[in-house]
Amino acid sequence: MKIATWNVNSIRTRQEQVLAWLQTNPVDVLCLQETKVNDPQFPRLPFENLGYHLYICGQKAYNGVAIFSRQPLEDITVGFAAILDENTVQSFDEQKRVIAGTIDGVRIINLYVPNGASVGSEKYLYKLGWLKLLKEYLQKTLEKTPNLCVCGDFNIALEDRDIHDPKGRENHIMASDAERQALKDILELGLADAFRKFNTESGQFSWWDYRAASFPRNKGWRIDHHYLSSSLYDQAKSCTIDKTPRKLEKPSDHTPVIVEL
DNA sequence: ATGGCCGGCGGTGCCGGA
Repeated sequence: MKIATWNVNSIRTRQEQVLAWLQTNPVDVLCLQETKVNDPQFPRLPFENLGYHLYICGQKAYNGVAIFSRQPLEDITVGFAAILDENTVQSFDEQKRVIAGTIDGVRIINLYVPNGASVGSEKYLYKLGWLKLLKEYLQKTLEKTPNLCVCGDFNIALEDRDIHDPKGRENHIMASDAERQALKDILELGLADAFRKFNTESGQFSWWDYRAASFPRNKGWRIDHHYLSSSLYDQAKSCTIDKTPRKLEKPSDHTPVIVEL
């Protein structure tokens, strides 16, 4: 089973590219982030005509997540409140960043982790609070479903080898100590990075800034991940970054990452 | 040198992204 994750930076703007990619890469499951569209306006038909079942959780202009699956998914849930009580979740479900479903006994959780703006900002504190909630959410999930694939745009580069230039990273959003520690705390629940099972090199990125010709110079960050529970990690056959869509005209700033189980 | 470049929104500038 192949599970891909791709922050498309607007599904309506990227519709044709996603369609073309799926025709060339007929993955079993595609997890999308930053769809940036309300559910009634989501362009469902072209993807359904390709043979995918769509599960979407969006909002106007910002955020939004979706899962496309060749086989129907079971137990679809959106947001943290599907598992955690409302006093714990508070207003964190207002931004649409979490959708999950089950296929062949594998629970797939698709995440769009908050960006955080800049270290120390209000949005940064929101990001850290969101990650704390995510840990509770995943802890409860693991108690029920040990076969877990948590994927998406994490907006965190966990190690210096995941950044083209780690100089000054302590004060850079996506690489500060508190962000990395929050993610490490989550992984200690029993999750491991599928990509690093197969590739230990630096210079392997999933996002490149639109500005300053970052892509042709490979000045990127690896911030899109698949984290697998131990049983799935052992089974994983490959995990690859497909840079092809990033080379197109009007690309997303992220490119797909694919794990094969 | 701390910007550049995008997408969405709503109306031709600004916010958010990372």
